[in-house]
Amino acid sequence: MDYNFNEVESKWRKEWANNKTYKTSNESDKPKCYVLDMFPYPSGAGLHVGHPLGYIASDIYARFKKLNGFNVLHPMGYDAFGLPAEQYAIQTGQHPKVTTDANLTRYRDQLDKIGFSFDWDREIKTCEPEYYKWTQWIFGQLFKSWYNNQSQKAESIENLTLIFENEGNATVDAACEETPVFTAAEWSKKNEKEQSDILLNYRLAYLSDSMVNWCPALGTVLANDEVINGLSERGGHPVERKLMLQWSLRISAYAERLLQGLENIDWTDSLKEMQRNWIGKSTGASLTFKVNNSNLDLEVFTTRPDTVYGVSFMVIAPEHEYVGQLTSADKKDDVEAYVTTSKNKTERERMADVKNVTGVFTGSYAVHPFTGKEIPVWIGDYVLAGYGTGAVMAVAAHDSRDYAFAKKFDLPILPVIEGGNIEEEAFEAKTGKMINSDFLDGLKVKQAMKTAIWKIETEGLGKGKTNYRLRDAVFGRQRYWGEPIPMYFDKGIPKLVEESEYPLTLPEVDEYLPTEAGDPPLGRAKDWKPENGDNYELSTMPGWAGSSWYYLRYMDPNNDGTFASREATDYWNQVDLYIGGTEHATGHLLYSRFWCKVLFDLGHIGFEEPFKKLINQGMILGTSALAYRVAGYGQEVNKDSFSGDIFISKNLIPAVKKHFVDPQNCTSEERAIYRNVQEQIESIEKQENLVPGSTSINPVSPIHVDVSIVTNNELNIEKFKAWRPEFSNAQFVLENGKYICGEEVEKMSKRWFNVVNPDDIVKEHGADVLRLYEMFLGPLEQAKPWSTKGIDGVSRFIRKFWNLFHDAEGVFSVSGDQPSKEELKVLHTLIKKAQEDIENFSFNTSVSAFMVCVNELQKLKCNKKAVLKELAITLSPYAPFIAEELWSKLGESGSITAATFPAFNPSYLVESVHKYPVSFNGKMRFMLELPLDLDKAEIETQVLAHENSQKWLNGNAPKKVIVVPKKIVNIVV
RNA sequence: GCUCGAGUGGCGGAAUUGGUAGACGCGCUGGAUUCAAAAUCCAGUUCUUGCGGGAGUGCGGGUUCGAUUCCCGCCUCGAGUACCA
Repeated sequence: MDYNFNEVESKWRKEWANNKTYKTSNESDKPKCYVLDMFPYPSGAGLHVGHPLGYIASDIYARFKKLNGFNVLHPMGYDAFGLPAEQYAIQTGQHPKVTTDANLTRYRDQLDKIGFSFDWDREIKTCEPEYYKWTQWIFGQLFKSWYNNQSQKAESIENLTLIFENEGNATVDAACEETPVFTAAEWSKKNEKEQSDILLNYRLAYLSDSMVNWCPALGTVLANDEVINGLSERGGHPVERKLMLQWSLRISAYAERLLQGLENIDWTDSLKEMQRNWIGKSTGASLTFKVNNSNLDLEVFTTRPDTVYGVSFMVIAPEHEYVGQLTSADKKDDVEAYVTTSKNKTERERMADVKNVTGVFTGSYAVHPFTGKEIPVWIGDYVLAGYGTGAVMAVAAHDSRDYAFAKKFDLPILPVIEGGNIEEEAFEAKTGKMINSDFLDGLKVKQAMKTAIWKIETEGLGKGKTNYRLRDAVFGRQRYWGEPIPMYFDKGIPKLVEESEYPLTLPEVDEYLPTEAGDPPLGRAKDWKPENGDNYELSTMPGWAGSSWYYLRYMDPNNDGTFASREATDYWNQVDLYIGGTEHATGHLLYSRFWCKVLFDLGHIGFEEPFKKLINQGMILGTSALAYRVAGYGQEVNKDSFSGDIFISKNLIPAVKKHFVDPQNCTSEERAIYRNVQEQIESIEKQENLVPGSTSINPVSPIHVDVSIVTNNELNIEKFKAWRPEFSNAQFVLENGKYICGEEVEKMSKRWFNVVNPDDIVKEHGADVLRLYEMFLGPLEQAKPWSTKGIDGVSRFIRKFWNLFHDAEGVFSVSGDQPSKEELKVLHTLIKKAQEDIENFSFNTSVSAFMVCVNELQKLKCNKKAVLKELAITLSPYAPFIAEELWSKLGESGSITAATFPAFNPSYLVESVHKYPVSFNGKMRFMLELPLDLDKAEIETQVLAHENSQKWLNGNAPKKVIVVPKKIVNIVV
C-alpha cells in the first residue's frame, strides 16, 4: 500500500497537540536556543506559499537544535494591529477586531497544517489588552527618560529634574531640542506648564510641533520608513509635509550606538549597509555666517570645510525660520510666492522636480567669515529643512547641486581645488591641492579639512560636528486600530496615565472616522475621560510599536506583573536566529534595536542587541501563465455563427509572428509551422462558417490564466472555458495536441492569478512534501519564482523513503541485521552533509543529499533498522510527519522530536583508494583508481605508464607533471 | 546617479580552501512492465561534430600546471536609496 500522507499527517497533528509535544519550559539544564520568525500581519488574503518559506527554514533549524540537546524556544504570534483591518472597518462598519480575529483563525489553521514546532501556549497577539498593556508601559518608560550624551545612555527624567533644581541646564549635555539656558533659580520660578514644556524637549517620547509626513487619504501621519517615493507604504497614497503637534520618539539620540552596534551582530552585509545608509552619519563642521545689517546669524553644516573659500552664496530652505527676517521689502512678493508654491508641493512632486532648479533671492547678504566679502542669501527648495540646519554654504565649483543653482541664477563659481573644469561641471572629488584659499593654499584636501576645522574653532566661528540623517520617529497615528497612547491632558499639560491603570483599553466608537472637528476616531468615544484630567490623547501608536518588543514577550507570555520577568529574559537572552524579509530593514529592525537599547539602559534587560544572527529569506515570486489570443478573427464578418476567440499555443507564436512581419526570411521550419497554424485556423473558419481567410492570425495580447488550471505549462482548456465564460466558445490552435502557455515571473498577486496557497499543496502532496519542496527550490536568501513543476520529484522521494521501510506488498518490514560497510558509508555521508548544511543554512543542498542517500539505499536494498532509524532522525526536521510515523512503526517510544541526532563517525568514510582524474593541459581525459598510500613519485610513474597516457602524450615527453595526492593529476605536454 | 547582490543546460539549481563543471530534481527521449493507462523501474539528456575530437559557467583581458572560484576593465538583471550639504 502506498504512503497515505493525509491519514498520517492528521494523526500526528492531533497527537502533537494533545501531548503538547512542542511545549517549551523556561527551566532546563540544557543550553538554550531562541529561534524566531518575523511574525505575520494577518491579512484577509491568508498565507500564500511565499510566507511559510522562512518559517519552514527556522522550524528545521529549531528541530535540529532540539535533536542536538538544546532547549529551544520557537514561538509564533501575530502583529494584529494595522491599517488594512481598519480600512475594511471604515468601509463596512465591522469592528476591526472581528475581521482581525477571523483572519487570525485562518492563519492559525494554515500554519497548523504545515507541522511547525511552535509552542502555541506562548502565542501572542499585539492587539490584545494583556499584550499592549506592556507596550504602553514601555512607552511610559520612554516618556520618563532622557538621553545623557555624557554617560551615553538613557536616564530617568527624575534625575534630570534634580539637576535642573540644583544647577539649571547649562551643564547638561543631552540629546534634546534647542532649549534656552536657565539657572536653578530660574527653573524653580517656572510654572508647571513651563517646566513640562522644557522637559518635553528632553524626554525620549515627546510631544512637539514638527514637520511630519501627512497622508490625507489615510488621515494620519506616517514615519519616514512608511513613506516610499513620496507615497504611503500602505495603499500608495500621496504624502505631504505638514507642521503638526505630534508624539515622537527620540531615536536620533541613539544614532551612534545604533551604528556601532552593527559591528557586533551577525546580519547580512546588505542589511547592515541599509541601516548605515538610513542612519547616514557624516562628519564636517558647523559654521556661522553673520548677516549684513542685521543681528542674525546663519548656521550651516558642511562636510567640506576645506572649500570654505569657494563659498559664493548661501541657500536656505523655504521652511527656514529666518525667511521672513531675511527678505528685503522689494523681494517680499517674490519670496512669498516661492515659499507658498514650495509648501504646497507634495513630497512626491518635490522629488519629481529634482532636475528643475528653482529658487529666489532674499535681498539679504551674509558676510564670509574669512574673506569678509558679501555673499547673497537665496532660498531654494533643494535645501531640506529637516537636515543639518536647513541652510547651506554654497560652493558651486565643488558641489553639483550648488553648481546647477549657480548656473541657473548666474552666480559666481569659485574653484578652490586644482583639477576639474568648472566650465563643464562641478569638481566633487576629495583629492587635489587647495588654491585661492589663503591659509589653506597648497594643502591636500584631507589636510585642508582638518586645518579648516581647527581654524574655524580657534576663531570661534563654529566647530567640528557630526550629523546624522536619522530623524526622530513620529509615533502618533490619527487612527483607531492601534494601542492608545497612555497620556492625558490636564490644563494643556501632557501627563502619563498611572501604571496601575494599564492597559488603557481601546474604547468603542460609532464610526472609524475622524470627528467633525477633525480629531482622530478616538474623539468619538463616549464617556472616555481621565479621572484627574481633561481628556485622553486621541492618537494611537503606529503598527511597529507592538512588534518592537514582541520577542521579549514570548519569553514569558503570561506574566501579568511585568513585560517579562528578568529571570526569563536573562535565560533566553538574545534571539539566536531571526529569519525574515529585508523589507523591515529600516523600520521594525531599527526600532527593535532602539527599544532594546533603551530597556537595557534602564536596567530592565541584560543585553542591548535583540537579534544576534539574522537571515533574510528571499521573496517567493509567482510564475504567471499566459495564453495568446489572436488580434482579429472572423467575428466581424459573420457575427452570428462565431462569438469566440482564437488562441495560439506558445511555441507556434515566434514563427507566426516572423512570417507576419518578414515572410521572405522565414526558414522552411518556420514556414511549416505557419502553414500548420493557417490550416488549423482555416478549419476553424470552416467549422464556424466564417468567410474563408477573414481571420488575421497575427497573435497579440497575452492573457493571464489562473495557474491552478495549468499543469506543466499545458492549459486545461475545459477548465479555462469554465473559469472565463467569455471564452467559452474560444478555439485553440494546438501544438502536439496540447495548448502550451507562456510564463512570466511576477510578484505573487491576485491580479495575475498566480497565487498558490499552501493548503492546496498540503492537500495534494502533504505537508512534508511542501516543507521539503520549499527548501529544495534554491538558496534560502535568494528570491525565486514558485513553480510546482518539480514538486513531483519530492513526492517521489517521500514515497521511496517510505518504501525503504516496506516490502513490495507495502507491509512494514525492517531487518535487525548488522549494516554493511557500504550502507554505513552512505548513511554517514548523509549525516555529515545534513549537519553541515543546516549549520550553514543551505537547506536546498541537504534535500539533495537525502535524495542521494535514499536512492543509494534503495539500490543496496537496505532495510536494516540500524540504518533506517538514524536516517529517520536525520530527516525528521524536514519531514516531521513521516519521520514520526516511521519512528513509532519502528517500535521506538516517545516522539522522534526527543531523539538524539546521529553522531557522525568519520571512520566509515575512510577510503583506501582514490579515483584520480588525469588531465592533460588541464583537460580531464580519463580516471585512474590508485591506492592512497602511494607517494607523489609512485603516482606519477603509474599514471604515465597507463596506456591512455601514452595515447595523449603521443610520443612526447611530459614537460611537467603535477600530482596533488587525493585530488588530481595534471600532465603538461 | 550612489550602495549592495546576482549572471552556470530547456527549467530550479550544485560544485564549502583554485583541482573531474552541470550533483539532485523537473522536463524531454527511448525501453521494460501493462489488454490499455496511471504508477513504477532501467538507459540517455550542456552545445557541436566528420564520432578522432572541438567549444563551454554574462563579455574582454590577466595570474596559474589548472579559474564558475583570484585580479583588472566592461555589459545585463535585481534590491535598496535618492537633492542629506
